Amino acid sequence: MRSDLCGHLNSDDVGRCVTVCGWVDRRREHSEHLAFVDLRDHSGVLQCVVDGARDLRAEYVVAITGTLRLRPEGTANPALPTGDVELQDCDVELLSRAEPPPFPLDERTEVDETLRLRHRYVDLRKPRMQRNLRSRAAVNRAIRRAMDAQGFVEVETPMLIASTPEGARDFVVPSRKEPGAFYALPQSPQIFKQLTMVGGVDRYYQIARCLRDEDLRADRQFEFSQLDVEASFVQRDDVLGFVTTAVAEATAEVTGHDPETFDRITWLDAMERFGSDKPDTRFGMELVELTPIFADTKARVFQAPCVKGICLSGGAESLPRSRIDELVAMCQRWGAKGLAWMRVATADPASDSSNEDAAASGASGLILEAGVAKFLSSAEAAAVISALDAKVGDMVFLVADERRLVRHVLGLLRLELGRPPVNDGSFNYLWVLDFPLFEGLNAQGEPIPSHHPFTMPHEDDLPMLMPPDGPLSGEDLLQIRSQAYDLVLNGWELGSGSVRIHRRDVQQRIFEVLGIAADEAQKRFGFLLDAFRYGAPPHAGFAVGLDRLTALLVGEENIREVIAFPKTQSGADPLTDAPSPIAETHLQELGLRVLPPA
RNA sequence: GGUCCUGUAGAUCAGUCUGGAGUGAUCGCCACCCUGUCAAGGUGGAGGCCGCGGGUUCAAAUCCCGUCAGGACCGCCA
Repeated sequence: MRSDLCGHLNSDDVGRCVTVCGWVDRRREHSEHLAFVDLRDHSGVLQCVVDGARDLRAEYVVAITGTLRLRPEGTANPALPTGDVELQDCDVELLSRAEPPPFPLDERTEVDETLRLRHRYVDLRKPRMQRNLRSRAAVNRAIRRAMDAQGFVEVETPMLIASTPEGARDFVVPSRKEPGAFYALPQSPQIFKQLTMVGGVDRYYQIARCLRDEDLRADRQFEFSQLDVEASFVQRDDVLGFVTTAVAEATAEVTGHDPETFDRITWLDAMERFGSDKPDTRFGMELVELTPIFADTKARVFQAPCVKGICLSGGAESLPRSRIDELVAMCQRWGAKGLAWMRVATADPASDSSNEDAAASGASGLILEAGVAKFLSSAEAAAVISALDAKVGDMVFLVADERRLVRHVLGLLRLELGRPPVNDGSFNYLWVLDFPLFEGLNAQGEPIPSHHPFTMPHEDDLPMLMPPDGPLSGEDLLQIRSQAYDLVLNGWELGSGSVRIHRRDVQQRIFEVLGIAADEAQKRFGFLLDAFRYGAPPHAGFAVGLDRLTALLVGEENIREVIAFPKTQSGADPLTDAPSPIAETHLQELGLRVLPPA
């Protein structure tokens, strides 16, 4: 039907007779003798010179045949990629009329998202969405290529599976043939991919759809896609290598260049320096340990198990008092008792040191003033300035409390004060290693697994888990590291994985520690444990969230922008009106009865 | 389950704090004019349950209560 795409034509094509198809982007009518029609397809826009008498309106679908020529002297449009050329002597075939679109398709207007989703078929025509969908396809293409090249086999796992009580809520599907029984939709192919390892697939991957019935967010949808990977006879660093290769290729495919960094950090380091297990390392402002400085302090606010601080460069001038009050309130909402702040200034010998704002001074010639400065001794002030490497005009923020809380609050404050916009162009990939095996204790004093119960403990910590002499205390258990790891990009968790347990004694010990009895373990994970009895290779794996990866690569702060037909925050689809009731006969067939709303 | 923000013309928004006639703006739409525009230009026109329901008031887009929808976040997401 067509000979060329609009956006691909240029001065090399001058003189050719071409046919282009697409939507009328804009029409500039000068009289019945002359009109300009910008024709749009997914590749771009081409100006066509047509007879002004033709009734061509926005979003009409047409095929235009004409001769490509250079635009007359002085009429080229440098803002348009095809701005040097235009189509003349046009023969226009009208393929479809169109009502005026429900919202403007230009890139300047930020249209209400519900309206966009209700008419997604129109919204997808916009260059932004065309770019995003094509970038997503590029990510998938590069990943398949990279995994294939590394000897991985793409295996499809079932969508209708047995419900296994895992972390997230399952979506369930009623069984027609067995009324009262239900399938679950997979939260991930976790168990099946481990079964492929027992099955000798050796290296498995899949671009898998996963479903979790948990509340939606900017970076979470009910349905999402992940690169799911598992390999046998490998160790942790092999897996990191496989995934790094795939993600680097995807990055290069979308952005045109390889990512610069794939740094590594331990979980403990990440928590201590950034207050988060998914640090955004595009900027500094690291958390600095100040606990020893206040070991014997007389200042009651700093008499706490842990004191940490961050320094905002230039903050003394840039933060008005109202903003500081706002920050203090934020920290309190996040759980801190308060937020200590002080300005860094030059010691002025002429100033009256009996001033009530009395500055605590240090040998550096710098002092801390305002806020809680008057409670600090000059030695403490000097040590704080030195530890934070603070300069004149900086603002320092300190939080004193339990260690976990200090990290959490200062980590969030750091993001609030310094985080660059999502599309600043840098891609700081970061492997976070050595997650703790357990993230805490529940009310019964039993440990809560950080990952899933098949995660292999760190080799060095195995003796701690399985001591020959008696049981461990809860606190000791929390010290045990696991061979679980996350991939983080610019502060977003892209994915996680682990080396799996293939040793029966270790697995039994984990269930024991978690308080899962043998019969319960058999009920919940029986088919996996059974499979392991028949020869389980050592194996390890990973999963990368592709919606998040794509969003970051194209600079979107919301994964809905890289999903063709996403749901709203309440889980509805404004286009199809899902979820919706089903017919009574359908319910009967499934043996279901719907209760009236409470 | 919770906190916060938003809802006014087809679209994007003023107006709401401090109540006084749907007072509007820009874009789009419709008609006409216009032979080099490109966010074309000109003249004229149509278009409104101010999300919905209730309350206060002489009077409500505006204040109060409820509710629905959307968004950000907390909980949750092994």
